[in-house]
This record gives sequence, structure tokens and C-alpha cells, in this order.
Amino acid sequence: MQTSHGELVRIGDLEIRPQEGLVLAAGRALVLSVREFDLLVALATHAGRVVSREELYRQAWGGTLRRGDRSCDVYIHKLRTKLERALPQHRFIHTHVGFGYRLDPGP
Amino acid sequence: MQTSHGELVRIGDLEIRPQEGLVLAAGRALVLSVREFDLLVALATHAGRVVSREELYRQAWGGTLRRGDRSCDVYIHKLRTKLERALPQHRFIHTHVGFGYRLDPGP
DNA sequence: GCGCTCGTTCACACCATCTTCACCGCGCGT
DNA sequence: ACGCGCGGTGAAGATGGTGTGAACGAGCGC
Repeated sequence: MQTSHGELVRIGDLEIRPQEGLVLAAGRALVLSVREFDLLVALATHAGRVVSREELYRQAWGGTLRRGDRSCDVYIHKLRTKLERALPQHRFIHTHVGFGYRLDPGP
Repeated sequence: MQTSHGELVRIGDLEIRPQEGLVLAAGRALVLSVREFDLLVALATHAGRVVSREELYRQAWGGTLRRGDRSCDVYIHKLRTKLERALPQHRFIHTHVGFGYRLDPGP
């Protein structure tokens, strides 16, 4: 997938710069792998809304999510870990069982 | 049942987004299970009118409601609980004994 | 080759959900 | 008062979805 589209995005204390492949958490740079970054961008472009795994996979991986493929879940976990370490006071990625995930800066 | 059809629906302070499986109560995301969500959508598509259990079951579960099946009642209760917690000043789901339920934003 | 990161896949644990059951109270007719 | 139908409510058990750590191999730079 292309990671170079879109403009600067702000989600709470998160600042995503798709053009540069850079994420700032409260001003500090977050070290993300390509997949992690693409997944975050996919979530961010639908911020506040619930996004299905299928959609996330399309955007971050490209192609169709095969049934049984857990890559998406695993990377959600990796993202959560890094976001939580960077901004412990927030909860960004919310699970909606049976629907997907939602990016939203919680208290 | 399909949960992906239909446009945005507003019932009082409730905002239902069938496409996403998301419900906003006064702007805040409401966490609903798939069944709860489908049931709410079923009620919402007939908002203001009394809907029979049979009809609700058809829409939210698919298939025919067997006599003795209380699933519908149980999930009405779960929905009520969550709606009441989110918007205590409203009473959304009204029981019409012998007929069914009606979704309506009360004071 | 060696060490490293990354992406994928697997296995297992855990938790939300769904169904069903039991029991309760209420209203109604007898 | 009694029985009965109806709906409210809590809980148990089964199921399935999700969280999470680890193993594995590919690729890359040294």
C-alpha cells in the first residue's frame, strides 16, 4: 500500500504525517514499522468511526483479508502497546467486538 | 442479518450509523454487541411505531421466532440498560404488552 | 556467517457474547 | 384468593471472538 497520501492528521496528542511516515506522540517521535504505520493511518483516516478488519487490511496491507488471518489483530496489539507506552493517559484504539476497531483519544 | 445497510438515523440524542455498527449517545460512542446493535436498528427503522417480537426477531436474528424463545426480551433488557446508562433523562424503549416494543425518545 | 528487525503464523488464555433457564412481579379473569 | 399469561431480570453454561506471547523464516547490513 502507498503510505505517502494524505495530509497531516491530529488525533488528541497524536500527530501523524503520512507524507513523512512520521508519528509524534505529544511531540516525541514514535518508532513504528511500515505495517504499524500503515495500520495507524488506516485507523486515523476513519478516526472516531468503527473500521472493519477487512477495511483495515485493504488499506494497510492491500488485497483481501483471508478468513483466519490474524495479522490485523496482532498489529493492533503492537500499535496499542507503543501508543500506550508513549501516551499512557490515553486509550486510542477501541475494540468493537464483531465490528472492528475505532481510533479515538479517550481520557 | 445484514448490519451494513441503511443511512444514518437520529432518534433524539441517539445517532445510529448502521454502516459502521456504531451508536453515538449524545456524541459519545456506545458499546453494543452485534445482537444489541441489530435489535436497536430494527427498532429504529420503525421508530415511533410498535414492533412485534416476531418482526424484531426476523430483522435482528433472521428466521422465525420460536414460541418460548425469550432472546428478544433479554436483549431488549440489555439495550434498555445501556441506553439508560448513557442517557438517563430519556426512556427510549416502551413496552406494549401483548403487542411488542416501541422506540421513542421520551422526556 | 552473524545479528538484527520485521512480518506472519500458531497456540493458548482470556473475555465478551449468546442462549437458555429459573424465578419474580404484575395485571387480568374467574 | 387463585391460577394464568406476560414480561422483567439475574445467572449459568456454551460458544466464539479477541488478546498475547512466542516461534519461524525472510531480508538486510555488517
